[in-house]
Amino acid sequence: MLSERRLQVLRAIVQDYVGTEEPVGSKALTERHNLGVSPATVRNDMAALEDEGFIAQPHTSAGRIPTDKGYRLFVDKLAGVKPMSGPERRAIQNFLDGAVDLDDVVARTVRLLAQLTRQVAVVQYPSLTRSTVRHVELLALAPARLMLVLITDTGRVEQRMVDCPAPFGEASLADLRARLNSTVAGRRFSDVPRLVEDLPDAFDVEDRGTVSTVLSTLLETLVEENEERLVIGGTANLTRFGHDFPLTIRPVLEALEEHVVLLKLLGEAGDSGMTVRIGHENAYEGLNSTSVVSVGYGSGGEAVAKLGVVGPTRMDYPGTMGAVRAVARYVGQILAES
Amino acid sequence: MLSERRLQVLRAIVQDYVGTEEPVGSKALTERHNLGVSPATVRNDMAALEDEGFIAQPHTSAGRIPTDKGYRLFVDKLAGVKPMSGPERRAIQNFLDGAVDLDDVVARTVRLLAQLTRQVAVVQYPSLTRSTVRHVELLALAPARLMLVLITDTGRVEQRMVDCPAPFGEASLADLRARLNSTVAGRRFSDVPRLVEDLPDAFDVEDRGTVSTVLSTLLETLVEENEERLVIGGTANLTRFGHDFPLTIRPVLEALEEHVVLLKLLGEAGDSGMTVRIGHENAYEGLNSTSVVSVGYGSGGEAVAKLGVVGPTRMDYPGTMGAVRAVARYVGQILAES
DNA sequence: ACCTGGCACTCTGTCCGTCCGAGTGCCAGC
DNA sequence: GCTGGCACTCGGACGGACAGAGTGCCAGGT
Repeated sequence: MLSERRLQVLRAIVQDYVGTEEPVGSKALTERHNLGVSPATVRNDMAALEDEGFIAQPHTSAGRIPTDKGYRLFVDKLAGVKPMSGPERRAIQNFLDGAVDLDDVVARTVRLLAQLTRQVAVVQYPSLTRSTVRHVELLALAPARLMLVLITDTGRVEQRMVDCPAPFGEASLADLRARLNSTVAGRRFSDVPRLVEDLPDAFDVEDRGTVSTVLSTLLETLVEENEERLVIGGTANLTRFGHDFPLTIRPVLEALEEHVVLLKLLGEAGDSGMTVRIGHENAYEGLNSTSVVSVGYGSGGEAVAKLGVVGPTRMDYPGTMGAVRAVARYVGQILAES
Repeated sequence: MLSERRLQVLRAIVQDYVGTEEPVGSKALTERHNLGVSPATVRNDMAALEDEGFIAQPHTSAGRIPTDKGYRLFVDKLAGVKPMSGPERRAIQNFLDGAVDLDDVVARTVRLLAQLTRQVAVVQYPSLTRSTVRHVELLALAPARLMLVLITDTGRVEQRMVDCPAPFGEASLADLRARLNSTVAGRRFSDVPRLVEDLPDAFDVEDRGTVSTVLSTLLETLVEENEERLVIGGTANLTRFGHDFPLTIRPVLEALEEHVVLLKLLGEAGDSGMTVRIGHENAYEGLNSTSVVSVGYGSGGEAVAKLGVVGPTRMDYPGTMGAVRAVARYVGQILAES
């Protein structure tokens, strides 16, 4: 196991490298951090850290830079999450409070995250599958043609046409509407299939066909996950990426356009708590030189979607994690209120 | 006025520069294009072209590169629009034909444009203001609460709640629905206000309040232009921009995120025919080193929105214009069919 | 056992001088 | 009005010298 001081050396290396973007040597380290030992000692520690694969030197006789493994250790053991300052928190809240609807909330969130972290921000629209039903409306367009409108707790509205196998009376319609709402309102989407299972039994035989049709349309709407939209912002921050431009930035831009890839990435991240994927830990090759910090957010304690940032592995992890967590928290509040 | 040969020299310079991305000199010109004159003559012509501001030399004793003014002349007088080849046309059609709904059409269009031109593609969602009404549906949610659903010819669906000042009978509702549809179905949004003006007069006094409320909600929906969404793709192509990276690319990425700016830009472009804005002709500063090629597209002959590409001023204008025009044409067809 | 100072070594980045080639402008001649 | 020739100017490439940073290792001190 690494001694306490070696861990401190690693921490110092990560911090300096993130700040200066240049390989850091033993002398500079002892000058900027009071480790209480001489450069020579630090050199020995660095050699050990290099043996273990936590740091590497780009060329002989250059300083060291952290490896993905080094960042991993830093994030897991050496760095906490830097909480936002009071003014920052207020600014976040003010900015998000101005939102007028769901689209606006998402748009503002993306901007905010990008600005706070000075990196690329990714926000997933609240997904249907995990949210809850606020209201179901059922309307007769014609004797045998209904319109089903579903309103979610996050403010999304989905609509479907339903062609009934048989004409459906006004009384039956009102009945179904009332029963539906009392059964599913406030429930999670995932629970709905179970809850409505027995509903047709309460109706006359001639109406059951229609009721079943309506219900299956409703279930279809619920699972329609292809609506998983994603909004991205702050791509201009990619220009601060590193020195060797086109090569680094291109695959990242490509990855960002592949929403499917990003959704998968976010999906793989842990459901609760914050997830940090560093460099090669990202399955997608184009993002091998980036780190992704993501976290779920939602209206209650329940996460309904994810948001996060994509940046160079050389990023300020504590600060980024703090910003991501804070934003997720406030977005959750906003969604709960509306 | 410039002689015919000088124009040819300019054309040759533009073509070579676009191809090689390097300043082009007199000797290279005579070798690659058979102008029938010697380098010395070309030099004189180039000096004249430089005096007129069509070309410039980055440094003394380097070749010449076209200025914005030079490209302008090239586009206006010297180059046509390069039509797509047969296979290309078929590929476009195949690719777009696979689309399942409006979102998909737009998404595919963006990808397609970006691939064809190897530049950044911008597609505006069919805007409400210029499209036509396919159908208006009016539903009673409660005695004094209606839902208004508007379906456009481009497949968009908009919905609004309407709180009536007074209860509204089923018969009146059916009447209003029928009258509304016969009045506005198939009409352009911009004509609707005029068309529905006299509609309340046909109803009983007690219903007029509600009818007016419904109509004003409808008109609100029509003018709600903030829905002007924009989709962007192919940003990875920015990496092929030029040599001096971060500085050139950053403002462009920033501009691309400012959808408002882009919408304005597209809006300013001429309504009919293709518009090419070169370099400083773009009002927005961040796009001063880019050219924007845009064109309207729509379901009939009528343009309902715009699409285009953003690329370096040093772009293949004939090819780009050809691709943009072809894509716009096919998207129009698809929209008309659906 | 561990830290430290010293020393030799190895790179990289930079500066500078040189050189070559491409390109130009101009001029005299056809 | 075109052409060939000529002198001139730069920018980019090449190469050597140099300084600086950083390393590894070792012998000595606590």
